Amino acid sequence: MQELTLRQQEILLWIRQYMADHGIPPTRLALCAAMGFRSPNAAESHLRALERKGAIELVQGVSRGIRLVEEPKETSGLPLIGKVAAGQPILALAHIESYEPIAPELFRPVAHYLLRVQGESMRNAGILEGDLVAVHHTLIAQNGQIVVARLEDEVTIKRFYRRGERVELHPDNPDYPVIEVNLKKRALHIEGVMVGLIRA
Amino acid sequence: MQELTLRQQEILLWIRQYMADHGIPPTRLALCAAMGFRSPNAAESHLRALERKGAIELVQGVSRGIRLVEEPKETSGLPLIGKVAAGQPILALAHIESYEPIAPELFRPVAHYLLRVQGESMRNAGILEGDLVAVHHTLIAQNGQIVVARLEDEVTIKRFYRRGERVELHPDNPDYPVIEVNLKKRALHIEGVMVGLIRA
DNA sequence: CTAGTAACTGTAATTATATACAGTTACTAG
DNA sequence: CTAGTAACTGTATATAATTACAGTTACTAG
Repeated sequence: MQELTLRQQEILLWIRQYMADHGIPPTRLALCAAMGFRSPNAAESHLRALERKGAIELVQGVSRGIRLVEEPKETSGLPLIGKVAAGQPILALAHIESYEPIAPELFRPVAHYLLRVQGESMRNAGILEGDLVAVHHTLIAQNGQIVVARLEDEVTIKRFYRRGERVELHPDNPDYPVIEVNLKKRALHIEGVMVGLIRA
Repeated sequence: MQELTLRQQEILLWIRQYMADHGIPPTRLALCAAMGFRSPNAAESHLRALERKGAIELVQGVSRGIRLVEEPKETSGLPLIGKVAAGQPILALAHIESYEPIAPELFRPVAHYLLRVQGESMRNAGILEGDLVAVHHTLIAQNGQIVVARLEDEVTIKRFYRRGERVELHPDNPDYPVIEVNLKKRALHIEGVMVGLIRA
């Protein structure tokens, strides 16, 4: 879609609103009334311009024959991240196993993706192997929060504690060791914080 | 919405399809062409009938002024059950705290409702206080399954074991006691089996 | 300076659409 | 038997809506 002028944006926005309100596209005359045009041709040429730029489609000879051209819409739902390959960003398309029909707003703050839990290291926090952890993508974490961290290409879910340049990643399971990281010596990236959990 | 005749259902279905295909409601003439009517009045009176029965709304004087009346849709979420009052069925309207935007099909078998967990009796199964347990409504449970059971007006989530007329409800937490029930002496109802869990 | 484009006014004509009125046929409940 | 209703045909007409044509004004890039 080509770039729209301000006026054209305004008109496209109004068309969207009209369709949401009425359930049908507007007529040229309705557009005139709304925008203050005194000539139906003003509406017509705006629509033609919007069509030329790919924002809408016009069906000729048909009343209200205006079709919104869908933007490449984000698939509604949350992407489920499977195995994360070394050296690649966690949200890379290649890692997306599927989209789960769960509203991101179900969680506070909103979830950006789901990550499948491997291992029992967070068992005592009620996080079991195979669970899907909802993650809010952020680079900063508070002490005590459960985070998704990447330590030298390995992605792990642990409780986060930081004192200066020393970070401790605590499992919630006495059978697993605490991971100590000196930020100067090893690369540690916070990929997000846990905001929820789904067991299906 | 009143009950529709077969023909009316057929027409309503066609209107839905037309709107999905074209993005706009049909005209009377389009309906005629599709259904084989030779008179536009046939279309008109069908539309009037559909309006009378509450299936659609007609906006008079407006071309394509047909609006679908949305069914009170249940497909778009799961009811969250809060506190369950004594003596009332668990799925009573009065117990529904809210609808959560989660697809029932996310779980296998499908979830019918969510129940908020109280207490820590299932801690070792990764079920914590405040979690939402997704429940499939059924009256039969297998040994070892986690069930929602009603024992003399109290609703509880436990692991189910049955031997003849003796039922044991096991917590997954050594700090809680096993509940033993003799079906002849006390009323026990299975309200459903756990099929998933959500922590928001 | 000039051509091109956005953003309009104003008029008119054609076609698309809704909708009224007058019937017909078949079925169904009282 | 009869009134009511579903499901149509057939005709007619007013109005809703698209769309062509002829202009005007202001801005912008070469």
